[in-house]
Amino acid sequence: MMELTRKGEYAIRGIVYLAGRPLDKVCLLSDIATAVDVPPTFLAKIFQQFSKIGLVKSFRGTGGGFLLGRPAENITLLEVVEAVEGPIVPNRCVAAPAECERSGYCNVHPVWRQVQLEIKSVLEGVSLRELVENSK
Amino acid sequence: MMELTRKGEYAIRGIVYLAGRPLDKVCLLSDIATAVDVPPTFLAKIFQQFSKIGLVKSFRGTGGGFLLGRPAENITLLEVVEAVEGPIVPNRCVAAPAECERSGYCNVHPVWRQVQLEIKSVLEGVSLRELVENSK
DNA sequence: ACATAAAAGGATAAATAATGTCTTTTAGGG
DNA sequence: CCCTAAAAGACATTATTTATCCTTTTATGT
Repeated sequence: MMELTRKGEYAIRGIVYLAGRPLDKVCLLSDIATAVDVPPTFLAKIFQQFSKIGLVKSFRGTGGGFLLGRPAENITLLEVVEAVEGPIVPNRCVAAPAECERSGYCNVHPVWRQVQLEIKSVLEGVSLRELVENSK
Repeated sequence: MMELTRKGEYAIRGIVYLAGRPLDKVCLLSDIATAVDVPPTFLAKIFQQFSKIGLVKSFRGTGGGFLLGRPAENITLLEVVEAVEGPIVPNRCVAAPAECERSGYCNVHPVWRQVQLEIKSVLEGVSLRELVENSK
C-alpha cells in the first residue's frame, strides 16, 4: 500500500536528469532513458504525459528531443508525481466522498484527508532544483 | 498511487466495529462481516492476521468468535493498517536502501523518508477509541 | 519533393497484485 | 461423538502494472 509505482519512480529519475542538463540543449529521449536506466518506450509514455501539462517541452524531428518546460526551481516533486500517478488520494473516500456515505458519516475520513495533506505538503516543498543540486 | 486497498479499508471497518461492541461479548465473524458489509471469507483472512499479532483474540468452536486484543485506546490506526498492508513505504528505496544505490546516493530518498514519517505520525495519532466514539 | 529523425498515439501482451472463493483442518462445547 | 466456528491452504478471477510494438504525425536538412 501507499507505494510509488515504477512509473512514478521512472518519471522522477527522468525529469531530474533532464533538469540537471544544460538548459538550452534538447535531450534525446533515448539518451535520457539510457542515463537513468529505464525502458525507452516506457519513458516515452511518461514524457508524453509531462509534455501535455507543460512540465517539459518537446520537439519532433531532426534535432528534436526534450527541454524542461519551466525553470527547475518552479517544478515541484508533487507535480511530477501527480502528472503520472494521478492525484494523491490515500483512500478512495477522499477522492469521492459520495462513496464514503456507507452508513452516514465516516469518522476515518478526516484522518485520510490529513494524510493526504501531509504527503502533498512534503512533496510540494521539494523542487527539481534541490534534487539536482545535491547530486553534483 | 498511495491508495489504501480494499483489504485495508475492510480491516479498519471490521476492527472499528468490533471496538464498538461490548467488551465481554465475543463477536461472530459472520456478524461483523454483515454489519460492515464485507465478504465474510475475505474478512476472515483479515482477522486471522489481526489474531496473529494480538490485535484481536479469537475463540474457536461453539460460542467462539472474536474479542479486541487490547483496550481500544491502545490500538492505533497505524497498527491496523500495517497489520494487513505491511509497513508504510512510499517508495521501495525506503524499505530496501540497497536498491537505492543505483548511482551512488539518491537525493530523493530523504523526501520519501519524510513522507513515510508524516503518514505514520498521523495514523499513529488515532486510536480505535476515537474512531468509535465519534460514531455514537 | 524526399529522406531521415524523433516524438505522439494506439493496440496489445506479459507479469504481478488485488480480490474473493472453496475445502480441509483444528479446537472447543454440549 | 457431534456440532459449531475459526485457522489454514489452495485455488480462481479480475484489475493493475509494466512493459513492447507498430503506425502516424511533425520537423529538419538536402
